[in-house]
Amino acid sequence: MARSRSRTEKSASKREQILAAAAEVFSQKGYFRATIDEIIAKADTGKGTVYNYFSNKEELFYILIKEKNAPFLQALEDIAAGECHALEKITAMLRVFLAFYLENADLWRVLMHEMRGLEDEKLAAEGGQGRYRQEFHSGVDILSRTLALGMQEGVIKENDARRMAYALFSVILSMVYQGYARDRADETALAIADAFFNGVAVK
Amino acid sequence: MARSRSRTEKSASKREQILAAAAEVFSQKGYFRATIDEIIAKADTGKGTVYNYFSNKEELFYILIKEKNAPFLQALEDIAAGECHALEKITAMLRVFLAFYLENADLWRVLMHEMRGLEDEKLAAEGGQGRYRQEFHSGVDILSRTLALGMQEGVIKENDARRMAYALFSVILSMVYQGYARDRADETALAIADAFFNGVAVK
Amino acid sequence: MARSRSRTEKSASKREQILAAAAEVFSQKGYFRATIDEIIAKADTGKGTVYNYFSNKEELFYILIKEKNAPFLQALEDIAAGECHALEKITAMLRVFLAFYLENADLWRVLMHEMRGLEDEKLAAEGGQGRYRQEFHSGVDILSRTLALGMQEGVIKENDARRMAYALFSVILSMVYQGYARDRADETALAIADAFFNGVAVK
Amino acid sequence: MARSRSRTEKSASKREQILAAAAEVFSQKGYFRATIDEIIAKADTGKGTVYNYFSNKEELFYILIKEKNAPFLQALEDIAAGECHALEKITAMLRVFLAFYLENADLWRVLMHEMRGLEDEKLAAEGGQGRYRQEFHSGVDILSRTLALGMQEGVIKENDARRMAYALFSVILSMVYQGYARDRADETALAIADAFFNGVAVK
DNA sequence: CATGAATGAGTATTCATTCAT
DNA sequence: GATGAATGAATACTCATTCAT
Repeated sequence: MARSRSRTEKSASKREQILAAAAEVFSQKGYFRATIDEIIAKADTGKGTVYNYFSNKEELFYILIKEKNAPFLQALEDIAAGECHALEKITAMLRVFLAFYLENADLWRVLMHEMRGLEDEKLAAEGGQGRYRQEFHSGVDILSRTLALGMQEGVIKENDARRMAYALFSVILSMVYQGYARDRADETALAIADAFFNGVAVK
Repeated sequence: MARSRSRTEKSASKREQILAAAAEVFSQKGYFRATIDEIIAKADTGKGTVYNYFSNKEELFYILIKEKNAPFLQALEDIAAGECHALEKITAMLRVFLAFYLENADLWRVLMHEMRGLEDEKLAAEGGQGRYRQEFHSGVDILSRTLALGMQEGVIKENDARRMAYALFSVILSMVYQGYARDRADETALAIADAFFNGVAVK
Repeated sequence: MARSRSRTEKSASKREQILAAAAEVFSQKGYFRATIDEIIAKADTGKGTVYNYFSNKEELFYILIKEKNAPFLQALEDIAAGECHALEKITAMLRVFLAFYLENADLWRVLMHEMRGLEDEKLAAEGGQGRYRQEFHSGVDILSRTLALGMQEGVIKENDARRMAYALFSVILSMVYQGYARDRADETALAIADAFFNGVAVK
Repeated sequence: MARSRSRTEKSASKREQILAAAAEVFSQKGYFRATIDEIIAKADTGKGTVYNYFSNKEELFYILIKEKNAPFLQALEDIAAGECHALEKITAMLRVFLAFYLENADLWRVLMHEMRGLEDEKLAAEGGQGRYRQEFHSGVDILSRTLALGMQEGVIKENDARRMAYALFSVILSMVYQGYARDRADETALAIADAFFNGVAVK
């Protein structure tokens, strides 16, 4: 029977359906406005099932973020671990960032915005240590290390690498949000890289 | 006696107390998580009083945004209308932006993030035209016009002025959020201006 | 000065304005849905003024009912005290009823419907004795007495006079509510009288 | 065990418990004064449960009315479709009316009185067509058709059938409200029929 | 007397979470 | 494991009433 797919298969599938639906709904509505009802409707499952896989709404959100972030971080680490020069690494990372945010712009916007509210509660309740902030910053951290490398190599002006990384990161995000990168990702990546390295002033 | 301020004085004060409390709570919690109860507790007033001055929670939020934004826009317009060159105007605006966001970073983050949710309802209900989006973009618009002026003057590379304005804006905001501008506003403004005009690459 | 009309005059006028506005609003919205705010808007006065003349919303409603009812009861009593025969008296009363309800149909509908809710509270609170019910029934009582007189005179079939009075009364009210009496009060009065005395069956 | 009734059974029961409680509370307090809190207290259920079965207070009220009205209308239609003569049909309907209003007098009073307030909002909002009015008038309509039939048969005086139906209906209701039908339903039905057909005047 | 700013008790509704089947 | 009926804490908003001017 169609109904007799192995238990494991079905379960795995339910879990993924829920995560996919959650990604959509959290992206569209934000964390607090998203409802479990809307998620299960999209995931075509029952309410109890969500609570079988995730202990509560917040855990669902956190795991979603973590599972989306992991391969992105891996890609960045791979670039960082490569043999080429800092400038090349930075440009490569910039493309990875752009691709990732084109895919997850709304979800990450939610993460950035609602982190605070989520962690305030956690921190107050149990002295936790900002796990959302950690996920969010991890990507920028790798970029930051590579910028520092560029300074060591003497190709980038000495400056606060973290500050620089955040600036670069914010420009990427902004371009995505404003829609400038939607259909011209490569052109945009080059434009950002050029402005970042060379500035906008006519010399 | 302090307690015998005239009713008029007290009334004016109630409205301002509510707006001040609303600014705090909306900044901290975001629009949807903010509660009227928390606002009145901070404002030291009754629930009905809020509804005497503002027809509902959303109107309170909108008026708050509008009243904060107005003097900021005026300051930018004053700079734009001045006699000096584009580069000077841009640097001056950058300081104004930085000062404004140091004051209102969290509230503006809320505005940017929750605009969508607020306007979807409005637009669906009555075909309104995005009044939050309008408030939010107005500042960047002025900056954008000034960048375009710089291109005319030949001091800034030809490019999409709006895109540039958003990029610059996002960097400002990012610096504020990361706390780099908290106690070093001027240093930060200069660093941003320098990176923006000249880039980060060693020539 | 225009402003120096005698104090008494002005006060009386405010009181009447409030009562007139209250009549409109209570008629349209019912007792519980009517708001003091709407009444003062229509009466062109301040909220405090209402509470100067009437101790609370309920008292305002009660006094309104009482003052409307008094001349109506007087007119019925005048007919009852007259010299003519029962049938004539009944027909005359029927016209008075019709005229009164054409004027006050909605307000009396409210009275009849919301009496219960108003008096339950009162009775529970202070052992009062149904003052609304009293106002409402007083008109029917006079009609009932006159029907009993008709029975004595032998022109009306022996029956429960009160029951008959309520039946007649209800028909009058129904005709008014259904709008059959709006522009044809006299025709309607005759039609009711005829059906009441002679029945609808073909003999 | 009584406690282990199947979930389906219990669910059906919850819905009915809520409707029964709603009937009581709406009857006693009217639509606007009735509170969901009082309904759930009487229904021995939680607040959320009400909203699982009915989308809001108004829908609860409407469905209550509709489900009460349906079998009543069916009974009237059955009589109308029968083989006997108009006068017999009318008398039979009169008993059905009386029985129905003895059961639902207060709820129907509420319907009649608050229809207006409920439909004004609806009509303004979405151009709806008066669903309460429709439920309310449907019974009188059937009676009206049967009266018209009596005129065709030549046993009832030619007249406006609708007007007559409303008059008869109002008398029935009035008798119920005044309590004359409480323990003497049959006697009352006959008295009404007699007065209606033959009038009250001594011939 | 007339006024209206201030107030808070009361109400409909939403939504995360539980748990029996 | 999967399900969804039941639940109540939380929240925006209304409106009669008070009282200082």
